[in-house]
Amino acid sequence: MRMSHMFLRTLREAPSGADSKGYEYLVRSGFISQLGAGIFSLLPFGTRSTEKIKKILREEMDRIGGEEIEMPVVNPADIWKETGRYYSIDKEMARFKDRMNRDMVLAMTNEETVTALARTVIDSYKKLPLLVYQIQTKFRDDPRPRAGLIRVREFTMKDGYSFDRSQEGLDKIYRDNYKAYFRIFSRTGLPVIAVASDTGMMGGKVAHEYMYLSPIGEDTIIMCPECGYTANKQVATFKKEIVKGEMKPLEKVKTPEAKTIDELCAFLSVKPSETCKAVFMVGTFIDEKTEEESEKLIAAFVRGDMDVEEAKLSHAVKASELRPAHEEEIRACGMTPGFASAIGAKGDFILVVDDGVASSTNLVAGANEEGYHYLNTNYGRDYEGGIVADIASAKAGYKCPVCGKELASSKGVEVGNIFQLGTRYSAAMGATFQDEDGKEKPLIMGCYGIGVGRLLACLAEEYNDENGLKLPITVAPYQVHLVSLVKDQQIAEDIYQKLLDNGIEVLYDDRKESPGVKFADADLIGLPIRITIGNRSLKEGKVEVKLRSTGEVTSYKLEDIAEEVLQEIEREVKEINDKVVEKELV
RNA sequence: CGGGCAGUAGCGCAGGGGCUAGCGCGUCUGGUUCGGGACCAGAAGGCCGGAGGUUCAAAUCCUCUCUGCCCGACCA
Repeated sequence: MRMSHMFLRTLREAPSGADSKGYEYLVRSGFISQLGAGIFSLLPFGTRSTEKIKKILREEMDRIGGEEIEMPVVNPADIWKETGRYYSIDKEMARFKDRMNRDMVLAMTNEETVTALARTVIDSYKKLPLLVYQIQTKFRDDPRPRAGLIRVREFTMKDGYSFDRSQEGLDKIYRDNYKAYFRIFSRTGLPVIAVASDTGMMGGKVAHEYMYLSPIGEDTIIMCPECGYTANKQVATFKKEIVKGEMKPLEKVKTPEAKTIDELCAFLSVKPSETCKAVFMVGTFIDEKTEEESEKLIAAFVRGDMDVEEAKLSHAVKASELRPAHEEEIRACGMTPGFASAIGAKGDFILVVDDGVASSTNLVAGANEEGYHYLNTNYGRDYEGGIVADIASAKAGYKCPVCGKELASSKGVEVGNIFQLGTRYSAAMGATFQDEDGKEKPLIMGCYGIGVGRLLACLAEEYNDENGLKLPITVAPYQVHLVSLVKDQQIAEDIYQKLLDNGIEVLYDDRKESPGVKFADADLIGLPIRITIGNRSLKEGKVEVKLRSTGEVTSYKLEDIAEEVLQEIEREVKEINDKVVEKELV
C-alpha cells in the first residue's frame, strides 16, 4: 500500500481523554476512530490487524472441529422471551419494534439464536458433538463505556457454541476450547492466564475467564504465587481462620457511638475477627414461571475482618439483582442499622450467614437496639436458619484455599471466556435430540467467547514504547514499512514491486515528506520490519533494515533485500509460534 | 443512574459582556531544503454543541437541553 493515498491521518498529539498508551497509539497511528461513547470505526490499519486476529481465530476453532456460521444481529424477541432473558436482562440489551409492531432485540450474545438453530438442525445423538462459531458484531448498551477499545458498546466477538449429549462430552469439548484459547492468545502474542470465574448472566456452572494482567484492567484476580490457584475475585475463595472455643453465655453490653467495626473494636478491646458484621441488600427475584419481579431484603453476615462479596451473595440467594437496602427496609424487619444482628429479627427477609461466621464462636454482634451489642453470639444457638454459604470477599494477604500460603491480587482485562451452559437454554427452548435409548433429551451446551477489538486493545497495551506501537508480526497490519528518503523514486518503486512479488505485505511511504516525519510515523505505526532507502547506504548499493522490536539495524545489498526480508519474517513468525502455549485444563 | 469536568478551525488548546474570535500543529499555493516531526512567502478554513432568555451589545451572563471524558454504581 502506498501511504500517499491511504485513508489515514496520523496525529502528533494524544487525543483528549486518552488514559492509556495503547489507546493513545491506536488513535494516533490511525487504527481506530471514535464516533460516540463506546462506538468506534476501524480504519485500514485497525481492519487489517483485526483480520489477522480473525484468521488465527478461524484456524484454531477449525482445528478443534468448529464450523463457522453467521447468525443475525437482529432477533425477534420471542426466542429471548422463551429463555426469560428478555425480562432478566435490563437496559443493556437494545430493543425496538419493527414496522409491524413486533418486539425485536439486538442480540448481545447468541445463545438463544443458536439454540433456535439447533432445534431445527440437530435431531440425533449420532451427529453429536457439534461446535459452531461466528465472528460477529455485538451491541451491548453498557452504562459506562471507557478506556478506548477495552470497554465499548459495539464490538466484534468470536462466539462459539457446543452441543453434546452428555456432561462427559461437554467436559471434553470444553477442554478443547480451553486449550485452543491458549493457542489463540499466544499466537497473537498476548500473555493471558485462565481463571475460574463467575457465570453472570450466562447461567451455568463451570466457567473460566482469560485475563490479560494489566493495571488498566477492571477485574480483580486473586492468585496464589505458591501453588498457582487463580480465580476472579467474584468467586475466589480463601482459607478462613476460625476462632473456636467454648460457647459462652450471651451478654448484652452498652456500646454508645460504636456504629462501625473499628469503633466497636476500640471500645470493647476486641479484634475485628471476633465480631460479626451485617450488610443489608435488597435483591430482585424473578419468578421463572410467571416472570414477575419481586424484591426482598437480604441480611448478610460476615465476620468483622471480612467484606461481603456481592457476586457470591447474589448467587447464594439466586437474586437477579442486588442494591443496597434503605434504612426503613432494615427497620421493618426488626433490625437496627449500626447495631444489627439476626437475633430478634422478624418479618420477611433472607438470612445469609457466611460460613466463617457460622463456624466461629462467641462473636460480638449488634443487639438491634441503639447503643447496644451482644457479646458471645453463636449461630445455631442464638439464631439459626437461613442460608450458610461463603459470601466473603477474597483479598491479597488472605490464605490460599488450596495450599494455605498468602494470596496476591492483580488487575486484569477479560479477553475471553468459556462457560459450561448445560441445559439452561436447550431445556427452556426445547432443543432436544433423540438419544441412543430412543428418548428425547435436551442438548448439553457450552459457549466460548473472545472479544476481537478488546484483544487488539490489549495487544496495543502490551506492545508499545515511547515512540509508538510495536505489534507482533502475526497481528501487525503490514509486515514491512518501506521508507524512501531519496529523490529518485525508481529505486524504491523497484524494491516495492520486488517485495510485493514475493508475497510480502508492504506499506510503502512514497509521500513527499521530510525524513523526520517519515521516521516518526514509522515508529508510531510500528510495523515489525522497516526498510530505509537512503543515500547513506545506497552509495554502497545497500539498504537498511531496522527491526521495531529490538531496534537492531542491518544493511543488505539491494539485490538480496527480498530474500533477507522473507527470512526475517519467517524468523519473527517462528519466534511467536515457538512460544505457542499448549495448556490443558486440569 | 449519582458526583465532577469539558464542548471554540481537521487535531490539541487560549479567550470569560464591547467593535474583524485567536495560538500551535495540520491543510492548500509558490520557492528553498532532504537520514529523525525543515525553512521562507502567501492562502483557505469557525452560525464558539443546540434552544430559549437577560442586554444597546452574548463565544462570554442565566435557564433548559444534547454530546463527550473522568470517578462511582454497573458491566462480557
